[in-house]
Amino acid sequence: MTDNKRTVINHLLVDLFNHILHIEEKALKTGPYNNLSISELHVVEAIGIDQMLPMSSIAGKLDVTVGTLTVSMNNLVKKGYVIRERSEVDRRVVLIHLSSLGQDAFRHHEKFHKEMIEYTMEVLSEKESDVLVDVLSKLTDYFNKKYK
Amino acid sequence: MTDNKRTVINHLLVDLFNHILHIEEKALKTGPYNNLSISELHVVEAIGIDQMLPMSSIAGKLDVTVGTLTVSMNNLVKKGYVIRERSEVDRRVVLIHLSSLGQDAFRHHEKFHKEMIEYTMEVLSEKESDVLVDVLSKLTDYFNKKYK
DNA sequence: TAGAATAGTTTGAATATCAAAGTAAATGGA
DNA sequence: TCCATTTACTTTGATATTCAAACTATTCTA
Repeated sequence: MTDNKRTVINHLLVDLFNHILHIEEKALKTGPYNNLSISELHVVEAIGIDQMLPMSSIAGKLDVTVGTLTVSMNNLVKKGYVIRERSEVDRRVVLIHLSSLGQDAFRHHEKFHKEMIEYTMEVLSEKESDVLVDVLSKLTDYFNKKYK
Repeated sequence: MTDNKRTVINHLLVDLFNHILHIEEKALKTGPYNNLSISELHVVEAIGIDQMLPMSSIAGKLDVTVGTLTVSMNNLVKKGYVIRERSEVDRRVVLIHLSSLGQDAFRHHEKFHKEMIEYTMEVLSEKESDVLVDVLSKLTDYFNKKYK
């Protein structure tokens, strides 16, 4: 592999991702639902529409401790994005789902993602975007296997 | 564009990047220089080898306020990674460069990046990695223009 | 040369995070 | 059956990161 290849790919890891994070953060702060922090938004994303998930499963997805998630969830409940109820089957378990406000926020952010992808695809040919999809699928598989 | 394409590319934005961040964090915690936090490491990366940079320029690269950087820099100086000196030309300016320990940490992390790229390339054919480089170059350009 | 602009630092507040201790419920072996 | 252990979650205390605003020191400019 040439040095130039390495350099460009390194840019993916550092530059490109910083950009995307930055854009996401700005979009969040200026949009509606701007009383959500980035990490709270990630919690909303992890819960998803039409799901009833226990705390531990959400914490697993996000790679944070359940304690951390509890703190965040306290705020999300307070802000009205999330509904917390105890499972009737196993009373230790707390089941989480999005309120309708939470679902609105979820969809709004999903739309932002889609639009960013749309913009991104504009600079690529059909063929290039095909290859990109292929490459990303492989990489995702690879990382899933390697670090899970 | 098909829905599948969107879905996969969305994975780049969420899954893949989380993986990479996670791996980077683990590598940092288990390696030498493990008294550096992730954000301190980013500061070290932004300073680079063989550079004398003013605070404001580093803060610009990292997209944080100069105040934030000052706090972080206080710790980096305390830990011996960074040398801080006032410019003789303009006494308001503080010039930052890496100590030899800081340069060691920089090179160590650079090596980690290279290795991860190497591993990543293993799952791609020569042709695919060519296209990937091409695509990423375009995307980086695009974001640089769009959000700077 | 006085007032404005620039470069950094300090401080106070908000958020995110973890580890450890605590609570409540379920489970499993004697 | 019952108590010791495990499981699921919450609370608490400590540390990190970050920003905005107030502050200091220096340079520029009208």
